[in-house]
Amino acid sequence: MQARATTPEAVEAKREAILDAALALFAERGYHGTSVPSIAKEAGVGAGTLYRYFEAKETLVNALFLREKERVLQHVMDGFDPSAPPRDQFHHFWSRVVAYGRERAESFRFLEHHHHAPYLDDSSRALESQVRDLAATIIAQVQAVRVFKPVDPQALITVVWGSVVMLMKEHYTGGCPLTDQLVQQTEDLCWEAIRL
Amino acid sequence: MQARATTPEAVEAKREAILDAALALFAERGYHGTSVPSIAKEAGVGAGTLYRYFEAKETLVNALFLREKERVLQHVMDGFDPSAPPRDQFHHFWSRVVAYGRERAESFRFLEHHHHAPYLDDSSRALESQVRDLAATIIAQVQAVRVFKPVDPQALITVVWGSVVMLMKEHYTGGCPLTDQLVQQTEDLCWEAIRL
Amino acid sequence: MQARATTPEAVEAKREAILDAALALFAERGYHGTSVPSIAKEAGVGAGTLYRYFEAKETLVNALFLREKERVLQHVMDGFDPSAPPRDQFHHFWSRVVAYGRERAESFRFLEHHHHAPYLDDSSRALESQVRDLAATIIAQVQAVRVFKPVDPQALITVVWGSVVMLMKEHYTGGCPLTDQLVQQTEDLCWEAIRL
Amino acid sequence: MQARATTPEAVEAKREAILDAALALFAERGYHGTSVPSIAKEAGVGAGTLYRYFEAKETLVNALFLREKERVLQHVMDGFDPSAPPRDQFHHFWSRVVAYGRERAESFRFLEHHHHAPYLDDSSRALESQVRDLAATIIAQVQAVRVFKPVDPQALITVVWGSVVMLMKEHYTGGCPLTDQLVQQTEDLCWEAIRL
DNA sequence: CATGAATGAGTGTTCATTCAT
DNA sequence: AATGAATGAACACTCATTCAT
Repeated sequence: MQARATTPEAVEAKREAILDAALALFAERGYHGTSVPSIAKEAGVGAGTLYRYFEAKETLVNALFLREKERVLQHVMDGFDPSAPPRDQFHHFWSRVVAYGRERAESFRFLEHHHHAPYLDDSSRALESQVRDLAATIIAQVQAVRVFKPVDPQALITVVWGSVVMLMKEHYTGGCPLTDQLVQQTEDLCWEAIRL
Repeated sequence: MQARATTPEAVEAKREAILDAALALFAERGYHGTSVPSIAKEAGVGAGTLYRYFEAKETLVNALFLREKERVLQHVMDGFDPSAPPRDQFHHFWSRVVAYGRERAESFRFLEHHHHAPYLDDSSRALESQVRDLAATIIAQVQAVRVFKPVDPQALITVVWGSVVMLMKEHYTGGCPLTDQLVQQTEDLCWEAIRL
Repeated sequence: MQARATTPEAVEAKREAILDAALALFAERGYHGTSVPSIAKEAGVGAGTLYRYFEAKETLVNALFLREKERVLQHVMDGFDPSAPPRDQFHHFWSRVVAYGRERAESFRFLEHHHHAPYLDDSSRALESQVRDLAATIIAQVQAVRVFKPVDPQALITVVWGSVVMLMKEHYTGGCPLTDQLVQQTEDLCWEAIRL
Repeated sequence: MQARATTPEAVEAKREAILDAALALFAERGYHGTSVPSIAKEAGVGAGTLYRYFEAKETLVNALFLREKERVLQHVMDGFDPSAPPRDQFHHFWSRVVAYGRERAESFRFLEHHHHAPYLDDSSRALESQVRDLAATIIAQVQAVRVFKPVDPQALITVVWGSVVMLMKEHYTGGCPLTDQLVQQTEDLCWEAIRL
């Protein structure tokens, strides 16, 4: 039995525990490969309790997607200096993403694996395009000061984001170790690609 | 009812039909999200028939992985001219990959989604590392003639492959249309990244 | 719907209900001829519930085998007087076995039918040989006091046990009614066979 | 492909081959544990061919039961001398049954295992009671000349038949080796049981 | 006539979800 | 509010039977 401390904090803590458990399992085994009872067990709650916090497995995965997407965004943007030189801004972005992928591997893997999964709902998708729009805006500004090449911002996003994602993916699958040198070289390559 | 043509061609055709059905569904819903009966239905055969061609669901996904991996390799390598200038070679590679991803979207998505999945067997993994080795070899040659930057070949692979994969992924999820201009610009960006 | 009484008694009762249902069906149709859903239905529980109590069909049949084997042993040994004259002891054995076979026909048939079945596990087999050893020990004692014929104890077991089993089998298959006279006469015949 | 020699002999030979295959498999794995294709394979015929000889799996098992029941009867009765002394007749019976159980273990096991199985039809059951009646008649004759005890013939049958069956069963399950001494002693015990 | 590829109902088993406690 | 036993539909897979060849 559990104490019945129904303070908002305790409720939130349990919600987070469930999301944490789900994150670990979804990242490891995927959405369809993870059973709801196993999430409940990992979270240390009863299977029925989970349904007091999330209407269904799908609701849970969407809530998790939102939480993690916001988390990575916050992490990457944290400490971003709008007035710093673009090369420094780019380095900040790159190293923050890599740090996140290293420290919060489950989150990063989960987000990549569940990108545009059919069970994600509109709000999850909305956040995805919101992030993209934000990126496009920032890029346009840097293009305006003739630091980035004057191409479709989407091309720049594709190269940079595709490269970091691939870098981390190879790391997770054990394809190659994520050495500081590799991180550095990939960053430099990308910078060469996008800078004017 | 189905014709019972027992010619090797007919047998092969049915095997291919099952693989095609599996490809469409695995690409759309993933391995665990796809039921064997749904594959059989899509292929227009009985559920039991599938098991005459593949021992188990896992056997099927591995056979499919091998077929598609070989298919994409063949497609990309087709017409490759070892004596052409590196820039032309790169353009050949890029446009062949994009063409494959356009024409055989399911195959491309399936391969990306099932990269290093835990149900892939040794031969599937062997093929994966074989492809990687081939790429590393080619890259090393181009580096030797001082056309690519003298960095870890893995960094070059990461940027180029990460970029095409992201390019196609965005196309599939409807994030942005795959215009000729975007394809062209991304290719150019990548070339800038890797060339000395 | 079912009450959700989580008392140990209620849990045990459901476990027993499943074992009872399995007993009836295994006795009637055999192990391979009985489907798990049919057991669940007979027990009045859902198919999934059965798997909360028994890991697999094989686990269930072994648990049942142990329960019934111990039950018949207990029943036969109940009231056995080690100091009574051998003829009385034999009568006790005989009438207890026949009574068990009458009252618990399904149990008797199940045990005979599943004797040495390939899906029985080590503990089931251990119990079988334990029973045999007990019988051999008792027989040897009676032989020592020159009441049973000085032959291989196995010969005595074979005749006595073979006779009761056949007596009950004929009863079950409707071959002949199990009259008191027949029971009595068969007992006497067996006694004649084994006594010195 | 197979020669199309549709002589009655060839037809009969194929029928027998199927029955032989079924005997081996039913004896080993039981009725429900044996698949029809496995019988066809063992018999060296196509699965469809089997259905030209037997309407269904049930028809096959019944035909097999009749064949084997008649076979054991014939074997036991072969060489029986109606004018021989009863003890010699009994020895003949006993040794013929044991010999059959030794030489045709599959047949013996099949018959015992399928005694009164729910899928046996009326003609199989009719043969069973026919055999019992024959036995009862013979026994009555021997009782008339005051050689067997004047009890219900069923009691005599039960003890004798129950004993041989148990003797063979223990042999098959590896419970104890079927030594000549054990066979001899069991025979003697049974004779003691039934003789006046 | 003989075949074996094809079938789909049925198997043992799992799991998202509910609800009595 | 929290639980976890219970459920039954759905899963991967098998097999008795059919029928085009």
